[in-house]
Amino acid sequence: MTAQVTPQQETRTSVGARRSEATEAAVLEAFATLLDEVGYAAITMEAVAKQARAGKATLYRWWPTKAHIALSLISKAKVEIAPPAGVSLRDDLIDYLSRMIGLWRGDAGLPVGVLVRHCYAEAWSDPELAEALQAERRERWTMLNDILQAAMARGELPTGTDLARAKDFVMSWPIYLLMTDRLPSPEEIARMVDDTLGGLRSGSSRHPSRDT
Amino acid sequence: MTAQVTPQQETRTSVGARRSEATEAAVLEAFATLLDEVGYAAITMEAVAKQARAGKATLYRWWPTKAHIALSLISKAKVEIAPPAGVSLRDDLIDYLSRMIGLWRGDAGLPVGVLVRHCYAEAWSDPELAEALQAERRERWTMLNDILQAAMARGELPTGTDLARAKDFVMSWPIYLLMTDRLPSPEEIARMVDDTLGGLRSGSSRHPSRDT
DNA sequence: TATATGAAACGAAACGTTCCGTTTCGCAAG
DNA sequence: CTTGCGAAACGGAACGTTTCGTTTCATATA
Repeated sequence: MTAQVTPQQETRTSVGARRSEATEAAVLEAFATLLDEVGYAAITMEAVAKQARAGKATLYRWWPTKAHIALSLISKAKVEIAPPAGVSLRDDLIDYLSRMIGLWRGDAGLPVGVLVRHCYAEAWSDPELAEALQAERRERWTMLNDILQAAMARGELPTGTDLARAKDFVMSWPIYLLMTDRLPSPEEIARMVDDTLGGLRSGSSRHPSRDT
Repeated sequence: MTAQVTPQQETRTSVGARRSEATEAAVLEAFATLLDEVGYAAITMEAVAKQARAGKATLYRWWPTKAHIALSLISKAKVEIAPPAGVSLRDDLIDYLSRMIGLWRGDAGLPVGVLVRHCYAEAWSDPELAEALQAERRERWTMLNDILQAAMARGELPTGTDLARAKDFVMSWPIYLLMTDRLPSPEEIARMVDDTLGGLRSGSSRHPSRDT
């Protein structure tokens, strides 16, 4: 059973010896449409080409696999994240993670989290994609780096804190929840940040939670 | 290009109106062999059947997808985990995680971590597999539950600590590293446990680490 | 008799490539 | 400034290949 999807109507023609931005936009839009209609796993390159009114050769020229199309969509979905208020590390982290998780959940229309986790999965057998994904992640976590650095400057973190390691620590729980399909609600995000800041022994994890 | 793999030699026949355990074992062994030879992504049901000298119909009768075969292999790879020494939470966690991560890494021959993460990925579009995976995880984390409970009884954790939540917290960093293909070395495991116990503010994350 | 087995063959679907004819760009000759 | 031309990208169609999941068959056991 194949879902019925109306292809785009505008027909595009070659713009000559340059990459067509209209085609690129059409492909990304087509991918997002199919993601919503049939889900990531059921998306095929053929269907994307048809939906975008593009040739398969054009797809393969710019994107080796559908995961690369997904990565293009991720890169385009930049968050409008306000710079950290700089009041407290706790508030900054809650704000940052809330926006990030909202983007993953699809509050802006596109469920970026679904794309992210599939990119991770396909990177397990595609070193080139793994490298591209790592570069994207580095760029995206710049602001988290700023948040932690500012907190260290204010004395909220010990001087000499390993920022790369701290970034991993902060992101590991959210990403784990993304991978297990249990993205947290806003209240849960605050508790998650408290646990991350205080650790297991702090006792801040005394809250009811759903079963695993 | 297809890798050359020597199929098994023993030929099996029907054992009557019962499931053949010999065939089941042959299929699991064939899967492990192919995993080592060509990698998870390149494994096909046809190749598994050929390698195991089994009929495709037999495969599909017992395992709907190759991820289900992987899950069977995971379930078979039980760790011989010693019960917690009960001396300190830190030591118990380091011991538990070291064994778990060693199993993932493939110290026992089979790189279980590769199977686990692919099962997670296929569970994203297969609710039935997701449920089976969750049941497997619940069973496998029983001992972690015991460790945390004993620590609470000893007063190392606040009474009333949410154990399900604490389990997630403890496992999130290891699983995150599994998903990003950066399983930690023994020394890194100890630092990881310290950070998990103490949290970001404790300052125990002041160590050099590789870049992300 | 009922059920499981290995083996073989099948149609359907997606893959990735290769053509085709068209369009546009950059550059060089007139 | 105009013209011509190679290079490159475009949509579209067709191709052979691979993998899928199913079906059929003869055989073997309880």
